[in-house]
Amino acid sequence: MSERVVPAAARRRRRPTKEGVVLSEELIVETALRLIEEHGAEALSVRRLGRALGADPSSLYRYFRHTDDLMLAIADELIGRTLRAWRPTGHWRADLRDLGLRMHAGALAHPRAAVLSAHRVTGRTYEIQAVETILGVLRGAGFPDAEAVRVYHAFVDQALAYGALDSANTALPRPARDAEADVWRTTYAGLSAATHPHIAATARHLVASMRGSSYPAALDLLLTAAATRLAEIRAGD
Amino acid sequence: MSERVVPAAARRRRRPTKEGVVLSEELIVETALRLIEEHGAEALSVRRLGRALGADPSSLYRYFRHTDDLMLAIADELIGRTLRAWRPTGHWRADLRDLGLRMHAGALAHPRAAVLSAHRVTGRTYEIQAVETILGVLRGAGFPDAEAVRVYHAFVDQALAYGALDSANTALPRPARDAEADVWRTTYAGLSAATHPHIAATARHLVASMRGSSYPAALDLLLTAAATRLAEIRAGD
DNA sequence: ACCTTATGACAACACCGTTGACCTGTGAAG
DNA sequence: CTTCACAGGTCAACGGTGTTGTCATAAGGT
Repeated sequence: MSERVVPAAARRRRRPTKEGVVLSEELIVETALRLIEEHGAEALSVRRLGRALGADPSSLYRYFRHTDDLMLAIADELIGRTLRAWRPTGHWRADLRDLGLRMHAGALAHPRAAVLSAHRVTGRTYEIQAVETILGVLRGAGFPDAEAVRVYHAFVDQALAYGALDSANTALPRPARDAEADVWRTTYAGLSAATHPHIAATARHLVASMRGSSYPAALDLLLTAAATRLAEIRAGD
Repeated sequence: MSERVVPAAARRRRRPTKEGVVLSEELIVETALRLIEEHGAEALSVRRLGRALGADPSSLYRYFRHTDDLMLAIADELIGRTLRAWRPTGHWRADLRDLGLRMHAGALAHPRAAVLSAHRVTGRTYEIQAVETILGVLRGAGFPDAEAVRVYHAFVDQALAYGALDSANTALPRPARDAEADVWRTTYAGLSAATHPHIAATARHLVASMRGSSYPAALDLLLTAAATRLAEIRAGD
């Protein structure tokens, strides 16, 4: 049973399922994404996906060796969508800023999928394309190889990490999300100055600040540091 | 069955299990942490935990309403441990750097707990204590309230985001983790210069860099930016 | 038109979290 | 010292999960 999966390119026989659906890698990934968005991350299971597709669950194992493979395919599709929407201008800093914000926005647009896939290295088409593109932007700007890789690594990790963190809140069930928002307004804002002087003194700022994402600030920080480094390099450091 | 859980303080009757173990909230949390450490993240299940404790799995529901409650208790314990192990010296930058690295390391040591709890605001004892402490460090250093909160937000989000991201890999089942490690060495390092010139040119650096975490670098970036801002403020900005 | 075989279906396995019902020893009250 | 309510343990079951070995059949190259 170990080698049941046939690569997409080699597939020929398009045999419909009992319910008349013709399966394909793309259809499965699309359906999985829809399932996650509509019914939550926990709604994604082989059996449910099979039901949603109109196919026996075990049929999916003809396309993906195990659930993890499917997750990677989903992650890659998300990367691809982000990349296709991005329009580089040739100005490395503006382009990377735009891409970072798009990655973050993309994660927020598919919070449940983002949470599940942000930390995976897919090694698939779109991911490879993204790596190649970003490295190209950096090397084109004049970063030496080692430096380009360092910036790339920081940039990508940052976008993924914040994307997942901020998505996670969005992905919480409504009541839990509201409850969390209240914690700052009630629990923290209600602490006594006698026992918690620093929280009490800054409560107003805390409530306001913790509502938003700190990603844009962190991204600009990273890009500024990279720009500074690039200037040093150009000056012949 | 809805209100089976008796608060720890109100517990009186210490009836041993069939195997002679006397259960308690602390013992359960400790055993869960040990289980994660010794047998990997996937080893934590109610049934396995019950077996490890020498108790029926359903007994645990006398102490925690569901698995998520248990996870939060574990997370709280982790925050407590990190905070207790931290020895502030009075130098804000060194202290925050040390704390950030400890938070990150704590997450990596207990990946599953970190992944599940990074995006939750618990409002529990240790979390409040952590907020108060960090704000104290920043205000003590001379950051005005609004600025202190901004730095606090960035600092905490960053530690949590990277902690979760880096943990997530550790939390993967063994085979998936090994597979990911290989992707950089095989898939990426094997790409042709003709089709992927930038990856091919930097493959050596990529393999080396992507192995480690970019958190320490990001942390230093954040602290440097904060120090710069503080200098401006002190200069009477 | 045949034959191979890709691909779908089925049934089964071992695990999971959770719950309702039951049983028993603890520890406080009289 | 005995009594007895009930906290806290156990048991069995439910419906879910991923995964696989086996079988059936229709697609498509010859």
